[in-house]
Amino acid sequence: MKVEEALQILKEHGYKYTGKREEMIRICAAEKRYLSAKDIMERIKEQYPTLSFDTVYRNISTFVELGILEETELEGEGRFRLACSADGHHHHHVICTECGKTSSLPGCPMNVMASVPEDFQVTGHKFEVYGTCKECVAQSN
Amino acid sequence: MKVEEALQILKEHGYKYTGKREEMIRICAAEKRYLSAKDIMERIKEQYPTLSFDTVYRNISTFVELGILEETELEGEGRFRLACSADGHHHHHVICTECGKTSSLPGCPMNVMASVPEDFQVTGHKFEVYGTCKECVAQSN
DNA sequence: CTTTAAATCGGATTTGTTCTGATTTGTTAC
DNA sequence: GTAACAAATCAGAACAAATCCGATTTAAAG
Repeated sequence: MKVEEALQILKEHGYKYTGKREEMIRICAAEKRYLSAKDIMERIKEQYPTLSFDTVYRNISTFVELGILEETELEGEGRFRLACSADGHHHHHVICTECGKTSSLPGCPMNVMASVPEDFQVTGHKFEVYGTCKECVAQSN
Repeated sequence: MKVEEALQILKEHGYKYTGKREEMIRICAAEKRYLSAKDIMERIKEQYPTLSFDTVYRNISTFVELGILEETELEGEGRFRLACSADGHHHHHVICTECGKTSSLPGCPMNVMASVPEDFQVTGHKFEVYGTCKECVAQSN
């Protein structure tokens, strides 16, 4: 997803434009990486030093609801990245547990592995591979 | 896994036997379901009304380390169930997001979907299907 | 420009979890 | 069985992530 697309989605849903929202989206767009709310706060402080964490959290959940951000959870805290499944076709990620960097995996296990018991009404699924990326492996030596 | 097995594992690793530990394991063994720390506390209070949450949390993490419990995360809190992948062969679960009930899925996407980029040093993976079980669907009507 | 609802602020609050220091309990050696 | 020691537990303080709240500011529509 591109920054402009994300802003368009906000507009379409009747949300107001604010520089803070745009900047948050820009920050997420700048890295193929899951960021924590704290990471985003840190980066946005350069431009908006007084931004409150309430604003960051509230906007993040708006973005997640609208499908602008994708969410996961690492070490007990929420992590976010600009949605990319929406772009082409649905896929999953390899995630570096050190730095949050991601790499796409082709395909989805739901297509390959049938046989979900029929008495479950399926609402979603998660497939994530965890590991350490090249850079983080190097750094830990 | 059976309660006796779990106690055996504790013993082998030099952990002491306590009634509280056994009861915690029994509680988890009694249900094919992910329980929160709070769920476990609630159930154990019948027998050990003064048990502190510190003890519950500490024992849970010991159990997870030893592979007695499996861990996941639902709605921002840790959930636990008696390990069953260890029993037969490795597999994954469909999980009811209402009540934590689980159902096994045969196989593992890691076997089916090769192609993890080689510059990632893989340490783990998660495949979970979420939904609402028959009972919880019925209840919400 | 005025109006109004949405967004933001700043700080208090809540929730899940971990830490700390004092006390109790299982286990081992006698 | 008893003594001694390390591990386990207790109670509550502390912590971190996330949410809530009332007051203020701001984007956008008329």
